[in-house]
Amino acid sequence: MHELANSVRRLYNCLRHTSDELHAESEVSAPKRTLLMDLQRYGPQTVPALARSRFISRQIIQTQINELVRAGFVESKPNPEHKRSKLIALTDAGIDFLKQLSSRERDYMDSMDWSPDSKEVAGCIATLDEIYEQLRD
Amino acid sequence: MHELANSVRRLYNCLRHTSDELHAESEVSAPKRTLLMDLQRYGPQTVPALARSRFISRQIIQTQINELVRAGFVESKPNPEHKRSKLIALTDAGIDFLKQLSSRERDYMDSMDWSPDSKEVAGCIATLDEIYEQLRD
DNA sequence: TCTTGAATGGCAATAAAGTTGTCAAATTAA
DNA sequence: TTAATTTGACAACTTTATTGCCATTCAAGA
Repeated sequence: MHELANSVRRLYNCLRHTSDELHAESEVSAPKRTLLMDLQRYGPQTVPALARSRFISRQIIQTQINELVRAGFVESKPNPEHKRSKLIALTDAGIDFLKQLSSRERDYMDSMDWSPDSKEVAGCIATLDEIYEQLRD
Repeated sequence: MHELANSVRRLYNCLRHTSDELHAESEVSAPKRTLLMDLQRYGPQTVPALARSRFISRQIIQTQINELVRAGFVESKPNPEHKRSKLIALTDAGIDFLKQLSSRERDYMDSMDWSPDSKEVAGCIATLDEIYEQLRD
């Protein structure tokens, strides 16, 4: 289990570095990119929900979302479940931006003459997610 | 591949949070704990080597190591390969500290009535490490 | 229904992590 | 030998993140 934590941390650092290099010109930091990606993957959410999923304080997420709003990548939408706590959603500019990220990453993967075994990766994801579910509480 | 990066990041955040909770009283931050763990796992290293393995600047690692030296957990040792760049090594106090961390983590895992399938975990580690090796360059 | 407790956005102060730049000494490579 | 790189030390700066506070909104129980 220590071994796994070590490998996860090491790969996490490497992935962050690789994507920072790849998207250096984009002017959007890694934490903000992950916010945009989560909004794409999981749909509109409130700021506190985004913070809870990262196990960090809602205040810093609020700051980052405010900056993404100013940049035009996300916007507040009325939340039927809560009067004050708005849903944060991607704008068209945000969706376009994410397409650029994906495109750059696809090109990079293509440029490496290496493609991971998809069954192996799928199994790995399943294991990581299982451990995540167990640890979450 | 995006899926895997997402799962890695999510589990990484969760692991950091869990270990922060578990070692809250220890007064040693997560990045510094990882430095101590790497010194245990991979042996004495120079500051720039530790920085390179994290893909971050050597200056912040120097700061963190200096603080760990002041705390008595690591010390500089002569480096036969380099006159200025000393090897950083764990002290006895550092080794003891790591034993406390391990003990706490073992207790925590035991307290959860769940143990991951060791073959599954081993396969997962192999996949993560393989991807790391590919991405490193 | 009323009241209490929790969740939320906004603001501020603070700390930690991390980057960038500079300089002199040490090392490596040409 | 010379030129380029690496390293430690120091400084200024930015970003990430925490904590505390307040007023408002929401949820749950008496």
